[in-house]
Amino acid sequence: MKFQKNKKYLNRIYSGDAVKVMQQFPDGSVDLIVTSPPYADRRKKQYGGPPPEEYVEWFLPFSREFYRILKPKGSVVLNIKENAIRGERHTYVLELIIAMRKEGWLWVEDYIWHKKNAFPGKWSNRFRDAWEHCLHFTKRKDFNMYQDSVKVKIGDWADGRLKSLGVNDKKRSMSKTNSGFGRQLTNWVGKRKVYPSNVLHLSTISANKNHCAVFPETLPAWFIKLFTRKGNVVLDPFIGSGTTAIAAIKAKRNFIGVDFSKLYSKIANSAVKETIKSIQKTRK
Amino acid sequence: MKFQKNKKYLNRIYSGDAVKVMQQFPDGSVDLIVTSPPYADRRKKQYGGPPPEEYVEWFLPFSREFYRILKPKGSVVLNIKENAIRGERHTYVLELIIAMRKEGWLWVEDYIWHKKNAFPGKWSNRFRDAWEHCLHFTKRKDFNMYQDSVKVKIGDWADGRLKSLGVNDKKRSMSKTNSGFGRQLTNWVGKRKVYPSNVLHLSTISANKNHCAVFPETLPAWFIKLFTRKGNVVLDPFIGSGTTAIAAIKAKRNFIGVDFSKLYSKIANSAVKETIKSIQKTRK
DNA sequence: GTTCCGCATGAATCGATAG
DNA sequence: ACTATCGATTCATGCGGAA
Repeated sequence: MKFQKNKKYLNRIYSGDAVKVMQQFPDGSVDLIVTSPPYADRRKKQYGGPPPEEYVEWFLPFSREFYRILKPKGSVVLNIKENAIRGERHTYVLELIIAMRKEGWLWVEDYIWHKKNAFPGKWSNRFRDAWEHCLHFTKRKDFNMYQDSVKVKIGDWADGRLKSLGVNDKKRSMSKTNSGFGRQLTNWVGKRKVYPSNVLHLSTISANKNHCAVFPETLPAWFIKLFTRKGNVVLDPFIGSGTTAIAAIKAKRNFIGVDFSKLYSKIANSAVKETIKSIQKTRK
Repeated sequence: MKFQKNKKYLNRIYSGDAVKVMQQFPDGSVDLIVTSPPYADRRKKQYGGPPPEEYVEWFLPFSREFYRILKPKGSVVLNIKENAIRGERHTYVLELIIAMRKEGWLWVEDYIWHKKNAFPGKWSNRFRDAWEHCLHFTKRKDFNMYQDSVKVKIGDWADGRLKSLGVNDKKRSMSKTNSGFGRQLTNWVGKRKVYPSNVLHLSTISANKNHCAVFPETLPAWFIKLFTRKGNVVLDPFIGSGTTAIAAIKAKRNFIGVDFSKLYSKIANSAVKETIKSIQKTRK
C-alpha cells in the first residue's frame, strides 16, 4: 500500500497498525479524527488492548501521528471510559488527558455521552455505568466548529412561555447577581431551534446486528456534522465494524478507516459497500 | 466551641475554617461527607476559591481531615467541575483525583450530575456546560452502600431520571424517550422498581428564593439515602445555604455543617430551623 | 383544588478594551 | 506582554399569583 497523490487513499478501510498506516498520509491532511480506542484490558484479542498501567505509553504514538496528519483547525474526538478495576475507576483516562496536553494538544471540552439504555447489571459497590467521555482535543484555539449544523428543537417550555409576553419580557431585563446576564425574550419568538449542550443523549443500539459497534452511528455523525463540512476528511484509526465510515459517507464526507484486525476491516469494508449501494439506490 | 462527649456537637452549623472545625471531632465519627467545594477562581468572596494551579494543594488539608474523621466504611462525595480557562477545560479536577488516591483514598466512582437547565450562553468553541462530577471516594472496598433505598420506578428509569421531579418534567421526558430501549424492556416486566445508573438528571433550582443553593436538595438527598442509614452522621464542610443539612434532617440523619462565611452559616442555620419547624408541624 | 401564565434566576465563557 | 474589567450571548425551570 502506498500513498498516492491522486487521493485514491481516501474512502478506504485499511487493515494493520494504525500508526504505520497513518505514517503514509501527508501532514495536515485530515479534518477530524473520531474514534473509540480500545479501553484498557478490553478487546485484547482484537487490538492487544494494553493493561491500564501502560495505557498512556501505548496511546501516545497514535496521538503523535494524529497531531501530524491533522489540519491546523481540525479536531480529535476520543470516546473513552475508565473501567472499574479492583473496585476503583482507573485513572488512565485522566493521565492520558494530562499527557496529551504535555505534547501540545489543547483539551477543549469533555462531552458526555449519556447512554440511555446502558447495559444492565448489578454490583455491590456501584450502579450501571451509563456514560462515557467524548474528549475533544485540538491543535489551536480557533478550530473549525459548525454549531448551526447540530441545532436541536427548542424545549417544550417555549410553546407556553412565548405565547404572550409581559412588559418586562419586551425590554432587556438584567440579572441582579452582577453576572451581567440578562435576557430579551422578544428574540425568542418564532425560534424553533436552539444549540445543544455538552451532554449527548443517545441509545446504544447498533445498526449492524452481526457485530456490535462500540458506539451508535449517531455519535460519530454528530461530531462529523459539528466539526467538518461536506468533502472534508474523517479518520477512524480503530474503526471496528465501520460505524464512523458509514456516518461519514451518509454525511458526504471522505473517510479513512483503519483496523488492526483483518476480520474487522473486512466487516467494515462490506458495511461501507452496503451503505454506498443503498445510497445509490435511494437516488434513483 | 469544644467537642463534647454527649454529642451536642451534632446537628449544628459551624462558621469558620472547616479544617479547624473538623479537628475537634473524633476519629471515625462521620458516615458520609457530601459537599460541593468552591471551584477554582469561583466564589472568591465567600471562600477564597483558589486559582486552579493551587487547587490541589489547597484542598488536600481538607481531604486529610476527611480521612481521619470518616468511619472505615463511610463515603465522601465531591460535587465539582473543571471550568474553562483560556479556551481549555482545566485539569485541576483530574489532578485532585490522582492526588487523593496517592493519599490513600479509593476513587470508586464518578457519578455524573446532568443539569437539565444548564446556564445559557453561546461561544464559538463550546456549548453550554450541562454536567458536573460527583466523585465518590472511600477508605475501603467494602464501604456501606444501601442500593435499595434509591430504587426508581421502572417508568422513570427509562430516562434515567430520579423521582420527585415536576409534573411537566415527566410529560416532557416521556415524549422524548420513545426510542431505543424497547429491546431490554422485556427483561424488566414484572419488576416495579429498578436500580438507577450513575447518571443523575436534576435541575438546578434557586428561582424566587432568598438564598441560592449550588445544588438542588435532591442531590445530597440521593447520596444520603444511598450511603447512610437513619441516625448516621452527614457532614458538609462547605454547606453554603444549608442544602445538605436540610436533606439530612428530612432523611432523619444527623448533620454537621460548616461554612467559612458567617453570613452563610447564619442563612444555613435559619434554613435548618425552618425545616425542623415544618417537619414538626406535619407530624401534628 | 387545579391549571395557566408571568417572571427571575443560574458555579458560564469569550473577545475586546483598558490599565 | 500581561492582567483586569466589561459587554455580549442564551435556555429551562420552579415559584407564586391569577384564572
